[in-house]
Order: sequence, then structure tokens, then C-alpha cells
Amino acid sequence: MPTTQPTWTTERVELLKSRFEAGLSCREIAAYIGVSRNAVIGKLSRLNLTTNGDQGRPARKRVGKPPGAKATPRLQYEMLVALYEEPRPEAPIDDEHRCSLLELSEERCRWPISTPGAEDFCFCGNMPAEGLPYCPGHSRLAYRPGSRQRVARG
DNA sequence: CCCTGATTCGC
DNA sequence: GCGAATCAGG
Repeated sequence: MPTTQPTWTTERVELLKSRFEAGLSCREIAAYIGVSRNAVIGKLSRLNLTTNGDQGRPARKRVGKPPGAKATPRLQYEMLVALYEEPRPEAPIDDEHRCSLLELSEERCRWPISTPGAEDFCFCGNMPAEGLPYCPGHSRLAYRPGSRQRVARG
């Protein structure tokens, strides 16, 4: 069987059209398939699914079609909500993944362990949620009112 | 200011 | 043909 398949195989296109016709945003489709939203839109354009496919000339000015798609400026908010909505608030906080400042990366939770300046000062190093600097467990702690001292009071 | 949608350009 | 960059609109 061929191993080198083009990025857009029949299955991809089917999923693409299915979710597109389902009323999902290109963002969701892209995230679901695993490609950039530009790639999804680009493919749709080539398939003439973006527009009626009737016009033989370009005319960008058809941005208003989704009913209530006010964008998602609060992407992190949605993720945090999803974390709180979980029935089992498990905290995947492992000390085995702790790393130093130099070992920090986008795939490492930046939750500070111990106190800054201490010899054993390190970071969580867990797998953070996409778009969040901390792992789900620490993200919740960081956002939980009361968990940390709420100095902000009026 | 941020995000989504669509077109256009480069590889 | 695919993908990123760019443009346009809400």
C-alpha cells in the first residue's frame, strides 16, 4: 500500500465537507483534522465550496454567513470552562516532570515549584493545554478564586 | 484588539 | 495542488 499520501485524501475531504456543511467553523475543522485553518479554507476554495461556485470572478465580500459566529476572543476562557465542566476534576500534577527554567518550553507547564531563588526552584513541566501556559491542573489552580491569595479586593 | 472568512502568491 | 501570507469584514 502506498505510504506517501497527499495531505488531502478522500477521507480528509469528506470530513472537511461534512463538518463544513455541518456548520462548523474552519477553526474547528482545522483543529479536528489537524491542519491549519488556512489549509482547510484553501482546500474549500479549490473545491468551490467556499462560495456558490457560480461566479466566475473573485469578489471578496461574503463574510456574513454563520448565524451567531462572533468569533472566539476568549479562547482560553472556553478551555478553562471546559476544565471546570469536567465531572471528575482530576489534577494531573506530577512532580516527575519538573524541569528547570532553561528546560521550559511551549510543551512544559510553567507553574513555579518552591520559591523563586531557592536551590530546588523548578517548574511543573507537565503538558499544558493548548494556548495555556500551565497544565490543566495548574491552570485551574491559577484561576481558582481562593486557591491563591486574592489580594485584589475593591 | 481579536477572530473568522476568502483570495492571492509562492513553492 | 497545498499551504502560508495577505486582505477584508464583524
